[in-house]
Amino acid sequence: MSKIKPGKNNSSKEVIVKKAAALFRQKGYKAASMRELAETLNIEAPSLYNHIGSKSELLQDICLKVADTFTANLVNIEKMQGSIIGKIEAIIRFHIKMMLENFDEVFVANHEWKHLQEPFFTDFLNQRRNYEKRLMTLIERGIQKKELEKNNSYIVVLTILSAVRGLEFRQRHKKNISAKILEDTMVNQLLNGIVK
Amino acid sequence: MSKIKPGKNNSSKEVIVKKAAALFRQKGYKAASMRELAETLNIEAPSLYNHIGSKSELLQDICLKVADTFTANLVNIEKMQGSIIGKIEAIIRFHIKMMLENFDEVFVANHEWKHLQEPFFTDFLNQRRNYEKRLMTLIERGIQKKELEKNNSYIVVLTILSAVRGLEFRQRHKKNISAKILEDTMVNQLLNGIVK
DNA sequence: CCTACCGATCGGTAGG
DNA sequence: CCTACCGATCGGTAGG
Repeated sequence: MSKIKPGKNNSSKEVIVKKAAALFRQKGYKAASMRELAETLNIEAPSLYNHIGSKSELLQDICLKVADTFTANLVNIEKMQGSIIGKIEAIIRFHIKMMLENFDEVFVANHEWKHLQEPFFTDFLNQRRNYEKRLMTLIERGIQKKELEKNNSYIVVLTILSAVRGLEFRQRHKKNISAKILEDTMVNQLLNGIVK
Repeated sequence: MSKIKPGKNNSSKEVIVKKAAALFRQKGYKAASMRELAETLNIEAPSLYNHIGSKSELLQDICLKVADTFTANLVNIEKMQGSIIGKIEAIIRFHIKMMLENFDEVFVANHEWKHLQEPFFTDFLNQRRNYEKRLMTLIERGIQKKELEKNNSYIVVLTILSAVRGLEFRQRHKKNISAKILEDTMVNQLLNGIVK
């Protein structure tokens, strides 16, 4: 009898990965136990292994899927027509949207990837470096085209990514802040600053 | 025979805390073992307990000291004369300096504080919320005084803190980026943006 | 500061 | 999907 209910668009494993993302985000990968994960699914821990290979496989699934999503988005944006500023804006907006809509997964990919085992650790790190390098190239082209002020592109990318990756929204709903306002304000600050 | 060498300005415990910060940053609090920590000090694990009370006490020392340092700086800046913009700039610069000069401790305080035990967990969280609230007040005063554009102060604070707290400098030395350039560029982006 | 050791918990397997 | 269980590792103590 299947207690984990796969739907039409998700397998049993996907149900487990989703719960794992939530648990890993709350407790951290190392502090989250497979017994706890099983409990959220109302099964015993050993039953998990009928659907998955190992704990670290769950982390791999989460991190690699997030990384691929961001990379795929970047590829699309690079192909787009339009100004460099428009592209950078689109990238920042995508990061914020992902954070809002897939918080557990993105948070885990951002904060727990150091627990990946090889070769996934190296793959993930390389993909991340490649992503940052391509953002730097975009910034540099914006400077050449006089759309952007002349700044060290590495630091500009560092600042943008640091800001969007570290996002947490503890108080967002209490403060009644819509996704649109959050996006608009952050994009505007990172592109145009806050000084009058 | 004391194998942990306390100096004039640091006790045995402070030597251990320093090594613990480095280890917790690299592996994460939960994944770092007391046996590993002992190894970095060339002693056996049980010997640690002649100098410290517990593993979680090490995390407390690190997190509370960092939090107090930031709070003390904020108190000083609030007392300062000068524009709101000047104060916000000083706060951002302090964050970056702390990240550069005390990377292990600040990183651990930013990323591992969820593993604090009560009542330290709640104390830390409250101190953090208080810090954010006071930054918001500063932003709001800047808007009133027409120094800053009208923006949601919560989001502005979120963006600034997210950017400075998430900083990592993996490639900084390879890219020959001085602390001054890093500080100046980040402050400038967060205050004035990057668009020409 | 060390040796010897403990109870708890972990990820995971065997077998049904 | 479960019960029963294993070896490894953990934080920490006793006693010297």
